[in-house]
Amino acid sequence: MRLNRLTDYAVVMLAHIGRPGRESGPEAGGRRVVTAAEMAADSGVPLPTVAKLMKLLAQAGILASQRGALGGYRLARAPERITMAEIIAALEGPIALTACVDGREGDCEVESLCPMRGNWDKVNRAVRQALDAVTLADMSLEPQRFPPVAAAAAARPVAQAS
Amino acid sequence: MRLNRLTDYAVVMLAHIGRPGRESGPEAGGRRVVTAAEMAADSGVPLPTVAKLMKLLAQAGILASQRGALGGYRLARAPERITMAEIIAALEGPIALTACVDGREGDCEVESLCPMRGNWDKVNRAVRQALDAVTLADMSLEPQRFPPVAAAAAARPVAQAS
DNA sequence: CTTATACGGTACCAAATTAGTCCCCTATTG
DNA sequence: CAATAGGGGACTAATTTGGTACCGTATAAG
Ligand code: SF4
Ligand code: SF4
Repeated sequence: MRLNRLTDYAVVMLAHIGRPGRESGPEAGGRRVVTAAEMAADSGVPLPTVAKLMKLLAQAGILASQRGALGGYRLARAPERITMAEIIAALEGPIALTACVDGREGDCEVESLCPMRGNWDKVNRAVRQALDAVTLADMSLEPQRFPPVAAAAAARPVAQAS
Repeated sequence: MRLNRLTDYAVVMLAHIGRPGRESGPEAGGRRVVTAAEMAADSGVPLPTVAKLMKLLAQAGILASQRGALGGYRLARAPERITMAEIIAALEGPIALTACVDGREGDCEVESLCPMRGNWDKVNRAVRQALDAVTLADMSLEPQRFPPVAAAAAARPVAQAS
């Protein structure tokens, strides 16, 4: 139930690209263009790995690439229109918790005598919906200042806790 | 985004245990007791592997074990009160899509300069809720004969759904 | 009390997957 | 033409996963 580290990195980077650039240059109208090298420098992830990720994201239609000098990547769409499900699917293949969902049969060697073939679809669908409901824009927001456990602690009388 | 094969098997077996036994013996009142060897035979999964799974599930309090002759496993609770989230957590550890959720910090080496630490929690929570909403009882039902889209059609008054 | 049954725990190994690297090609700018 | 920057694919090392083996302990039957 843990997703690949690369997928995690990809989301971090996409959020980074999607975030409005510090410098308000001529790119104001369109979306920001960032090179793989920049991403590597900003994120600490090694360049070859970043490059690999970007390629995959571009193939999936999440990033638009521009080759040649002055080239780079930019979001293919507004961050509000890119979902987590999409990103994950781009990097890890279709969201399928088990081998027998998605209609694809024959992947599981015991599926003929398995009395539950169809039931996983419920879970799968629930998860996919959850992942569809979160967009890249949601991930670009400033992280909430209060960690989960501190919810109660933050309500202490001394703290002015919203 | 794929869960372990073992987790899949575990759910299949749990559903199998939870299903009302063909033979209505003295166990009618309590829950059915099944040995690891039986499970292995029924499922095709090799015995040592089954045993390992059962152990884990017993430790997690999902199965109750009875040692000695005539021993075996049975569900610790009614299938309606066992959630997918619980089963998955028992076998794969707490549900945490990335290294920086659940409050556990320091697992990710770049989390200090990652501008999104808290945001994954949203996704994580969404997934966990989705998994909490499905119980073992839901997984024990006969797989629906109709593919997902037929959900509305299945509610027709005319069909007595057999 | 002895024996057969069946779970409990741990250590271990092999296969599969993942993360990361390398190298060369193609496109674009100037 | 030279410099930049992505595209593609093969390759390797590290980690995780799936599966096995062995020995100990509890319990019921006889
Ligand atoms: S057929 Fe059964 S064992 Fe195979 S993937 Fe589906 S649920 Fe799992
Ligand atoms: S801190 Fe950032 S990079 Fe690290 S696990 Fe969390 S989201 Fe991913």
